[in-house]
Amino acid sequence: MLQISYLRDNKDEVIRKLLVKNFTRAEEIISSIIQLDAERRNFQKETDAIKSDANVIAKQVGELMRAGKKDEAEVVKQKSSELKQKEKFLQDSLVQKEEEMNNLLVQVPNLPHSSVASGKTAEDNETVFEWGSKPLLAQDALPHWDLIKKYDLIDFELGAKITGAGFPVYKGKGARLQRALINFFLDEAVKAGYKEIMPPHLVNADSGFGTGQLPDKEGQMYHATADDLYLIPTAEVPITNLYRDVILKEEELPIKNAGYTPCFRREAGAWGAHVRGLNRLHQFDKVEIVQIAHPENSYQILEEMVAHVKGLLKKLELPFRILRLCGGDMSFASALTYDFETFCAAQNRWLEVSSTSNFESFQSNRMKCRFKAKDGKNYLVHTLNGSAMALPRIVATLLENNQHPDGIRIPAALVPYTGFDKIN
RNA sequence: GGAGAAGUGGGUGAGUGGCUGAAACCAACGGUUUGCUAAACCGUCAUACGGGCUUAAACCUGUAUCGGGGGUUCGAAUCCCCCCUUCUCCGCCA
Repeated sequence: MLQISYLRDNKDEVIRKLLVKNFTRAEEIISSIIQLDAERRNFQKETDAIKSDANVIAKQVGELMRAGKKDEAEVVKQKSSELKQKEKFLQDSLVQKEEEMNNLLVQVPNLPHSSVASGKTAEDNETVFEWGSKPLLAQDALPHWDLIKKYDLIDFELGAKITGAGFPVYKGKGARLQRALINFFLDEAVKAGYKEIMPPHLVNADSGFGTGQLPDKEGQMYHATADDLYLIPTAEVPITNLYRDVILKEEELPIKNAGYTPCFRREAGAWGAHVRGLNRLHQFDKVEIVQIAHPENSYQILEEMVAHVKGLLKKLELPFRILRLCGGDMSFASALTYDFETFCAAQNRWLEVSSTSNFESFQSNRMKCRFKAKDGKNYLVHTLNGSAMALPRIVATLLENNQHPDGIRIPAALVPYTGFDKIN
């Protein structure tokens, strides 16, 4: 959520930047917000004045009662009753304006960083880095969904039976590979200075709001309605919300946390031609890195996080590229996002395996996470996160790219974790 | 799930209708003192949203907030109702 004070003072700039993000209603919605804000402040001014009068009267009554002047007190009480009517009307109006304003404000996406290009779709994303070479596979090379069957690693039909489509059952070396990747990613994160966190997998609505999933993406989350809890779509939600309603000390920054969780996504309406096998799931595993940063160096930290993810892919020996997302392809809450895509050789396509973003103060303003600076004032922190990494497409790439007549080769960095160097 | 107790500022903790946005102590910060450290002493020390003044800051000022929400009252941390959380005991249980 953008800060109303900033929006008030920088209307034109805000609208211009929102258009970079393809937010076409910018002009209209920002004008409405500013209008409502002015009305709201007016109501507050009047409400505060009335309340102030009422407080003075209440004090007078107290003094008169103590002095034993009951009759005089009664007279003053009358005056107070009159004020009450007005106060109620003004207070209600104030609350109403606030609600109207906030309802609009939460619909406004974050402003893009100055380096973000305008653009509408994934076509307009800019490749900023590429590493590794695409493997040359044999003519009869198989896509991962066939390899999975061939080596009995993952069973989609079984998952569909016990739960539904998009909930795979991992078996044998397939299951072991999952556990190996999770441990590998967590160990690498800890080596890079992140603290390991194991959060709950369900969160309340306040948390969903804090990181921006609610109300914007309500339909994308599984909702346990009996208890009004949401299954997390990413560990970002619980791990970032650890710092909701917190005022940190400046010297505590940056805070580096990492955690593994399963991720649950309804993916309503997202199913299409390209979503076979592991390409898109309702439940998948992911290790997420999260940082709470000082606004002054959050972009430096974003680079550090990008470097971390790069390192992981190199150790896994997977060819990849990094995209800087254009305005139209960026998420609601992000100011700058780098997507990582591995080249999945048998499918002959790039698959997104990580998304690493700086949210600046968009989430922290929703969450009320600030730090106390040396000047004694509180400022909003910047929040960042990145997948490091999402497992299914890593597995897909690994299986497809490393297939040989005698089996699938496991990258050396992973062998200590799997306990085997080949799937056959 | 049942019964009981409790939730106050960074921490401990006082406060059962007005003089309490909140005592006291501790921590923290600034200062005095000091060869250094320690101690002592003085001061500062919640958050949000407004208003005034201002280029801005400083400063002055209003309102709200004592787990959350609602109510009673001229006036609520204090009384009433609902909810949440924690602790203890019982039940159940991986």
